[in-house]
Amino acid sequence: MTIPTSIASQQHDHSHCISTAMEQAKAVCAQNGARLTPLREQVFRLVWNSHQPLGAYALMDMLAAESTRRVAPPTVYRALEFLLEQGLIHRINMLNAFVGCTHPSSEHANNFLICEHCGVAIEFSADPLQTSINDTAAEFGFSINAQSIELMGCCQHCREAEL
Amino acid sequence: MTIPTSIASQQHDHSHCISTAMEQAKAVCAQNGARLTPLREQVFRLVWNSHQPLGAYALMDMLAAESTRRVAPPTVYRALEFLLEQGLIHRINMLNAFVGCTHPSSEHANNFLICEHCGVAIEFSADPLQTSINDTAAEFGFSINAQSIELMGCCQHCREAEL
DNA sequence: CGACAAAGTGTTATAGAATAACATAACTTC
DNA sequence: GAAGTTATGTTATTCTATAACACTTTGTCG
Repeated sequence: MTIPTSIASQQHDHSHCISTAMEQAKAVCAQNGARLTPLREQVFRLVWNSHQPLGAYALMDMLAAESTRRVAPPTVYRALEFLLEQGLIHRINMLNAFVGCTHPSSEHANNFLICEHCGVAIEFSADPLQTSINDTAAEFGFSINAQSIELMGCCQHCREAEL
Repeated sequence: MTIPTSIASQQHDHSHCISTAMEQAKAVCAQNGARLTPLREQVFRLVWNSHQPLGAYALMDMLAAESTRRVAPPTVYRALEFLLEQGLIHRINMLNAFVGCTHPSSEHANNFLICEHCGVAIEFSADPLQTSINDTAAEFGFSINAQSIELMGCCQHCREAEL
């Protein structure tokens, strides 16, 4: 049911990603008693249009292109805020951009590999990594509320393509 | 010679932090053949005024307050860019803010504990953590160019103060 | 049903963060 | 000291994000 993140940078049937994400989103909202309104669903679809994080203003333009009415920043930011709260999307701090969450139902840390060439953000989770994080925090007597791990570099796909 | 990061959130002789950081900065620049001009030194001092990350515009206001002439954004951004290049400061992506690096001479990853209450950013490094990061990247065939680990939460000092 | 509250969206304006482009000054290096 | 490089000043603009208020839709409860 969860979307395998490792395929993000490879050729794949992305429409399948979208439909799976959509299903999951509806399930999550139903469970949380949250309303996935048409506008929110539209923003969610746009975010999921690719595995490349999208800026709020890019999303705004896409929204404006789809509907005839003009769209102001708060419209998209409120939708994004809702989706973030529901854990349906993530914010990439290094890019000021947003990307769909590939496993919204499970507990998830905010861990990303971001390719500088193709722009794809690959979400990952790794138990030993999380253990190290928790150990380090404990060492400092620090309690974690939010965590952001972002690794910028070059994905396998792009490196092989450049040979 | 290196400033112990764990004390950042505690009472300490901060003037000592500043003078140590200043020494290190001069050494690093000398070694790199980079010019730590008066402006850059001034910005460096301001960043080091505390262990709380500072936004570029806050720094700009502080610069303006110190000198009579008005200061425009590029002035501070260029100084910050230089200091980042020399590895003398770090950028906290979650906050759009900058903080002094506590061990500029050694190889350093961009790892921070950030207290939401007192605003202090504690830089840390941990071998097992870095190993996990590298292992994970290797698993995905991903080569890392830049890394950002930011943990938001509550530091020991603040938690104890709230009891 | 109808009134009320709550949640969502529209709209305007503004704040905050960062950079582009060009001009001027200062510092090398020969 | 003339030429080239590096640093800074200056103006304008772009990109990112939120505040404040109006209006509409949805949900609830008597």
